[in-house]
Amino acid sequence: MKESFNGRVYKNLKKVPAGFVTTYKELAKSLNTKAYQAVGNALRNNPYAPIVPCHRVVKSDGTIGGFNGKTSGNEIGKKIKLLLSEGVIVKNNKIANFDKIIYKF
DNA sequence: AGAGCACTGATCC
DNA sequence: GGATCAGTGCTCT
Repeated sequence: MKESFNGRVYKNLKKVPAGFVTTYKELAKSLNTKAYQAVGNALRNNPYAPIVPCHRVVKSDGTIGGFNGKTSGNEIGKKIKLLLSEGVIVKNNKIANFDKIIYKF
């Protein structure tokens, strides 16, 4: 695939520093689109695998979203731990200090 | 061309 | 406060 909406998502997401998270809303908005699902959809395919910190993207409420056990397998739980390792406090599948680590474009 | 999706906002109970 | 409906744009089959 070439650069597309998908690539833009990947690029923007890569811009988010470790220890910070972003929301589908802000991300989609940054892409000049309202298709929040398209963002998640692009990440679901994740053609840019480990380069794209999909786990660093959460819902606008600060909830983790899908990568929590609803997706392919159980590797998702590891992502939560990775977030914790990065300094992101995740509590009950929600970002505890969400308001403080939310990265806005 | 058609269906699905890792969402969100609004509405209904 | 939680559950459901509708809308949205993009990717995959």
